[in-house]
Amino acid sequence: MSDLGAALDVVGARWALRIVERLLDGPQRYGDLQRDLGVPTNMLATRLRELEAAGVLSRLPLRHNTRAYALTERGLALHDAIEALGRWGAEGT
Amino acid sequence: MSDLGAALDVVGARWALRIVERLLDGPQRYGDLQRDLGVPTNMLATRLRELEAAGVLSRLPLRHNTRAYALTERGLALHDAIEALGRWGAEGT
DNA sequence: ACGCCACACTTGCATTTTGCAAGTGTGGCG
DNA sequence: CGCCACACTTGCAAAATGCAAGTGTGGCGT
Repeated sequence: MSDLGAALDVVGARWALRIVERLLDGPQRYGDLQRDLGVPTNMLATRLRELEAAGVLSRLPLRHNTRAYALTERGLALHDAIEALGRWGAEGT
Repeated sequence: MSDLGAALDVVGARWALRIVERLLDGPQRYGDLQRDLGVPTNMLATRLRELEAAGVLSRLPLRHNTRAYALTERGLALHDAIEALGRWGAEGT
């Protein structure tokens, strides 16, 4: 499979890149992502599980039953690709 | 909507970026794309229609009932984003 | 001690997207 | 005139996505 195909297998799902983009601003909690992105809660849960399994992000426990999601090194490496896509989207009028 | 969101609304569908990547090598015919990518024919037809409508590619008629698909300026501008994503995918072991 | 609330999910079901397989139309060529 | 390559379309099954409501857990106020 091509390199692009490999990338899309990990972050090609509907909300994956939007979640990662949000996390580029620093660790976020579940509820924050949900409100900021307007993503359905079951999709958010599923994507977070997959992205964690793929090594893109990690959970870091905060107080009691709250935690935050933070990008790993591999997740941060998506910065360039997301920025490039964002620039392209911005050019589209 | 964010710039990334705008981009994904256009090229976020399953085969869209893979099709565009293939077209970065120059204009291709329907059958070529189908064979090279292994994309289902109805999906290919749908994506090509959408990408044309979005101004990413254009049909150019060849002989009789054959035509080729070529990137427009806007399609070519995806080069950086695709390359960045490809690099990221390649780094994933 | 008890109830209540915030938070992070899960569950059940409708809708949309994707995929597979087979069929359609059109023009050129022998 | 029949046949073939090419570019699709169509019908239906499977998977992903979305909506709404429910679950569990820990802290905090009373």
